[in-house]
Amino acid sequence: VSKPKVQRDSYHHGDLTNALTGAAIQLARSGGPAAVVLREAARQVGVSATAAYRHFAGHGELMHAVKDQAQVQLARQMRDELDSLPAERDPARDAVRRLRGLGAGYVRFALAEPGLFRTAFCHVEFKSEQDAGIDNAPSYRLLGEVLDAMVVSGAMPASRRPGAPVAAWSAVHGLALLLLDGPLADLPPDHLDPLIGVTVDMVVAGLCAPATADPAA
Amino acid sequence: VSKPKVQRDSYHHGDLTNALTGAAIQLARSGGPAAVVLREAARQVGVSATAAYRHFAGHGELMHAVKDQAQVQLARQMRDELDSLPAERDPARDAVRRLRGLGAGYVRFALAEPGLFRTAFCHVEFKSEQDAGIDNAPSYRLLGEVLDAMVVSGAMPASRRPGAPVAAWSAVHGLALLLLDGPLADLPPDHLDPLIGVTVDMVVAGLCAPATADPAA
DNA sequence: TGTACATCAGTGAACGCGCGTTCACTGATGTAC
DNA sequence: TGTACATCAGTGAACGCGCGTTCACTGATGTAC
Repeated sequence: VSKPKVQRDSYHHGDLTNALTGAAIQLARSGGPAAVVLREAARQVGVSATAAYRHFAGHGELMHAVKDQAQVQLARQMRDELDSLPAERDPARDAVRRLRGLGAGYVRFALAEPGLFRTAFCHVEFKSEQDAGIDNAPSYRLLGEVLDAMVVSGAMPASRRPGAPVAAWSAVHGLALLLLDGPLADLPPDHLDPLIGVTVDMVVAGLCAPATADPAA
Repeated sequence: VSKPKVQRDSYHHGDLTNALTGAAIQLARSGGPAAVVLREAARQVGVSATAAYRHFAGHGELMHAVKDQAQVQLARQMRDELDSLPAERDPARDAVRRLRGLGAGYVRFALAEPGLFRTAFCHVEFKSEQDAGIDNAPSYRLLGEVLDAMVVSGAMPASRRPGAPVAAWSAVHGLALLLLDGPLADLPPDHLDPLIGVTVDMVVAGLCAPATADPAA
């Protein structure tokens, strides 16, 4: 299939754990979770498949390492998006703007790195005890901070704060997946930004609406 | 692995296309898209694997049949949810109530039939020319009708109608997947309904908000 | 400063698995005359 | 109403593939004395 990418000079590799993880991440980037193949990662590093077992319990553990990294990269893109925003005078407007940025960054990462995004949220049969729980998802803290700022600045009623991260996250997550694998898969590219905009608008309007605004409450 | 489930009495099966599709759907139900295996479906029907090729071009075509059926079943659950709602006097309240039902039905289907739900939206390498496009998704029409009713009844400003289906769909779709495969995977069951409620609330409030309500417009 | 030896980090061959698919085939069915 | 024959719908064996994993092994490294 594919040839070893690297000719090693010394018998020992020195940093095989990271090298294998890195190769596996590249596989995920270009082919999604199904492309994360232990033997192929070893091949690319220029090492026998068996060597991987000195550093990982098996394929599952390698997979988890890749998944974690994918989530970290997603969070990084969101953080970058936040940092690139010009500050606003009004703290309420500023908080809303950051929420928008977070949402758009999320969807944009999914579109730019579909393989990694799918891997970050792929179904794994037996999950590790570590990463379970929403609070450990790197992007969750970012979202929490921004939502706090929205409450403090008065943009969002405090009564909407509980559950708000899940609701907001759900909207962008769903949009990303509908665009990647769902019925929106082959949308003309110029329809993308409007749809992202409408979805983020809905989130913002939904969270900022006064607590009693629900017409069928 | 598994034994044939059925002993045929006649040489010809009679309805092998449907039988294979049905078996494949059961596989998807219990194991998701990865479990849709042509040989296994044939085994369960009690037929040689080769026989499947008289009825399907290959594994991909069988997969598409299963995917379509999964989407149909999802739409059916949503329709059922709608039909079980008591009618409301006020058309605006009624429309909102139906939107809520649609959203809750969507997420409930995903939780009740995770394998089918994953299959309905699984990534397929080469898509058929038929099902592409959002308008062909069976649940999309339901959603469109309800949103129309919301506009007509005045519950939702007409200016929010474009893109509304995608935004609303994204929210429940994302929630479903976060609950199944994402960081919300092992949530205590009693937290489910509140989260569904909060998410649907956000959708309703976001769509019903006056067109100028966006604090950072 | 040397040297025995335990330990660590690799190797290569092999196993079993189950998949999708192809091949040449045979049994059953239906249609023309 | 029979019968030749084309066509349809199955069969079973086999192929090639690539995977994850195990096994007995060997080369390199570091530590105790």
